[in-house]
Amino acid sequence: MPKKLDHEFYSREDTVQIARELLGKLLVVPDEEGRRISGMIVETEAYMGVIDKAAHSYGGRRTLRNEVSYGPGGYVYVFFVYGMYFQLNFVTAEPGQVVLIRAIEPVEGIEIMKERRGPMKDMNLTSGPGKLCIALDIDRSLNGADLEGNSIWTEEFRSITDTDVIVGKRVGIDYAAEDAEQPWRFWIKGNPYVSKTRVK
DNA sequence: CGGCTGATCGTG
DNA sequence: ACGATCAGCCGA
Repeated sequence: MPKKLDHEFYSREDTVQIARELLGKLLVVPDEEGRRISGMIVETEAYMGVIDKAAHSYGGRRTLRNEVSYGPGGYVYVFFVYGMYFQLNFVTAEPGQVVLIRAIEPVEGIEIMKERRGPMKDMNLTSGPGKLCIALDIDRSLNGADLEGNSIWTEEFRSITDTDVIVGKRVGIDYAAEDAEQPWRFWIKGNPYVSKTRVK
């Protein structure tokens, strides 16, 4: 079994670079019976903390909800939005900075993902930040989880070259003014599991 | 297939 | 009030 990406990986200074490097890594969340449920990360976004108008920690805003994002790198930040969805983030070293996992390509446990998501095409199982949390059973109980622990982790999987990476604007943050234009979203070129972005 | 809308609730 | 969203419905 491949080695887990460790705290050192997540504790480097450049959160944007970490978001880029997470493409092609395997995200694993074992189920209650210990079976591996996993997917390859195909889309990420960097949130740059206190200087980023789109970030929960913009301006140093610190609440019970976003507390974990101020902690050390290599931990999970899960939050609840729109009254019904969770979103998965990995904390990096700088205060309030995180990488949002926006989409994965199912690899192991696809039948279990289908049970959780209901009847639908494979392409739709995990192609969005809220969808993948349902498919992997990620909720508030994983907030603050250690990525070196046994409840959720990341592994080396595929090597993604720069020619296979597209860089663009982040999604769903129109309120962030000029920071909505920052090129802090990364995805794998042509991968069908990348989220369908509805522009406005 | 693109656009619109209702669902639903913790946080501030 | 209002989201780092999604599914279902509508009309074309």
